[in-house]
Amino acid sequence: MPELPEVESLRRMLLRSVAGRTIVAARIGRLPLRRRAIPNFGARVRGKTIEGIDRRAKYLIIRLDSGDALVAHLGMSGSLTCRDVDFDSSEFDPKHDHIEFQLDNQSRLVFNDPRRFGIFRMVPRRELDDLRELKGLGPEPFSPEFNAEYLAGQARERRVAIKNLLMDQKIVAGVGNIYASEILFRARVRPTRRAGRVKPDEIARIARFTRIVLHDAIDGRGTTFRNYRDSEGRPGTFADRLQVYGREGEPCYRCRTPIRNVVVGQRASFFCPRCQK
DNA sequence: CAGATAACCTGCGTGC
DNA sequence: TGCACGCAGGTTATCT
Repeated sequence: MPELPEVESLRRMLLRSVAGRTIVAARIGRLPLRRRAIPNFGARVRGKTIEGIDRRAKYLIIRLDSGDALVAHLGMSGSLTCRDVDFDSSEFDPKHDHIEFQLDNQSRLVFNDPRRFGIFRMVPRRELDDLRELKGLGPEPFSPEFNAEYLAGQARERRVAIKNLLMDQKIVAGVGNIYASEILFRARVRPTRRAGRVKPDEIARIARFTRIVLHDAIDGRGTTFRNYRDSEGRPGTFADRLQVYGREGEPCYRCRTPIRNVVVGQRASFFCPRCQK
């Protein structure tokens, strides 16, 4: 479900709600797929204080004062919510609630993930850079390394569809299926074009709109398509600003031509056949 | 090695 | 109402 803007919005909200709080107790339900139980998990987090929360690509990194870091990825269906004991009495549901932290302010931080594609790990902070999940990630879209020249270099000689290149986390970290379509619409490039054949000025537009679209989405606290909710239970507002995603058959906002939906790299990809070359 | 495909899970909306 | 089917915002293992 979440791409970079949703995870960044989550980070900012958790920073306000749980940063500085101390973990009183923790419990584990069924773990995310392919994950072994973390040894001595309860004992390792009990009494520890949440020092800060970082984001890398679509990963959330919760720093504890013990020197450990909790690394979370929401996969397709995960959420990390702060439930207030006084106002939200919903019980821990081991079917989809995988981890719960009871905090020292009467609230509970819950990692919930029905499809269990997400991950939740705990590693000493100094080992973060060696984590397999984080190791091969490309530059953050807002970093200076991610620019037109860099993207052109990565696209060179590549035969993959430009949309797949944009969603490749080794190329740039954080772009997923919704925003890839939105970025390419604004850059006026068809998702199916071979990356190596996309012209330099088009590549430059893609790099620029990658930053613009993700930034605007963070501004709107992410996209609510279906039933995504942020950690305070509110929907994001960027869904109102989607130009093509989910709009198959509806008129392009720019030229009124019906938006098309084609499968690229086994993912739905929306584009305007007239505006995007 | 680049690229394509299958697989990992569960829930929800749709149409009969 | 029930059921089969298709689809879902991600990543990774395994083929060609």
